[in-house]
Amino acid sequence: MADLLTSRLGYLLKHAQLNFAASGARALEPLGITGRQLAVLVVLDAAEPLSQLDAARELGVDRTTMVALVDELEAKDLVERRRSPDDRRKNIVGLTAHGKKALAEGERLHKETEKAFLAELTPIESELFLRILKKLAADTAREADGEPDQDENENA
Amino acid sequence: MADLLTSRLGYLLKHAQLNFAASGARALEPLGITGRQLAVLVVLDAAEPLSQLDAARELGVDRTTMVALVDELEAKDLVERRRSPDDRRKNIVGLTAHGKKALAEGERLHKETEKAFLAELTPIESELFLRILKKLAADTAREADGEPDQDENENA
DNA sequence: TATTGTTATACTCTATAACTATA
DNA sequence: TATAGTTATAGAGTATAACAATA
Repeated sequence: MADLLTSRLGYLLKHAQLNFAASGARALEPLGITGRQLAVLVVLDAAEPLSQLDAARELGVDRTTMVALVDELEAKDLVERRRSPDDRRKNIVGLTAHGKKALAEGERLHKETEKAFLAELTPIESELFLRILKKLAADTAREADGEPDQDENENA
Repeated sequence: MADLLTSRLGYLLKHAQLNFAASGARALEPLGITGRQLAVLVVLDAAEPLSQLDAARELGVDRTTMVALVDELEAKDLVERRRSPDDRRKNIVGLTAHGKKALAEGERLHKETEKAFLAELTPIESELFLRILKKLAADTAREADGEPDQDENENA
């Protein structure tokens, strides 16, 4: 690949993201989980017990997608479903002991990955970069048009 | 969506990218092309004529994917295929007059979008951000393991 | 009637395998 | 034999529609 496109912001964002995702995947490989699955564990490790729909909203995914995510984690014995006694339509999803261990180790690996990824930067650059990125990620970025509320394409 | 994940680098990169892509798509809407298609036009507007495979390499996509990309652009009369006289296996893909116009206008809209996206930043922040992003996007980010040459997942 | 989880289905994106025509 | 373009096909990933259980 040459670099006709490498000065384009979209290209840079996409490839920075791909690079980081690849690093994360590599780091989590020995744990046997994906970055996606780690993110789900993070969300499910909340103070209050979450239903599948609660977790789906937190992750920004469809509830049908959430079914598959929980299926995966349950197959690995990282989480378990139980019917909510308060509302028997709901599945409360909680981490198993194994899941809590995987979460802790995954978070450790994840932090290492972030650190390694930003290692080339000075602490000041690093801080500034994250601050800017937060702005750009939060920004709904709808400039000129007045669309009322189009649903965002959200992923963890 | 709440923000349990919003301090994670992966999340920030992904959502900054999604936001920018959405802005770009909105900006190009009146032109009737996608950001992807604009990137293909940029590549095909090279000094030397490119075959489909040349362009695919430049874009970092598979040659089968390239077929579809050229099909789309040809359907919109933005590019045209012609057999290479030197090697009749090759399709040289060139921009039509209409394609050149679309490219110019698309690039104008694209630059506006980049500018708007970075508008909240000071010029110094902007410059620093792009410089850092370039580093992170270029970085193959293979830290601890010595894999010889795994093919990257490339997209424009 | 509305909501939660589920399944079936479809759609997008992209890659692999196989075919053709050329070299 | 190898390469360029093409087609058919399959695999992720995710969404929509419909259904059962529950509210």
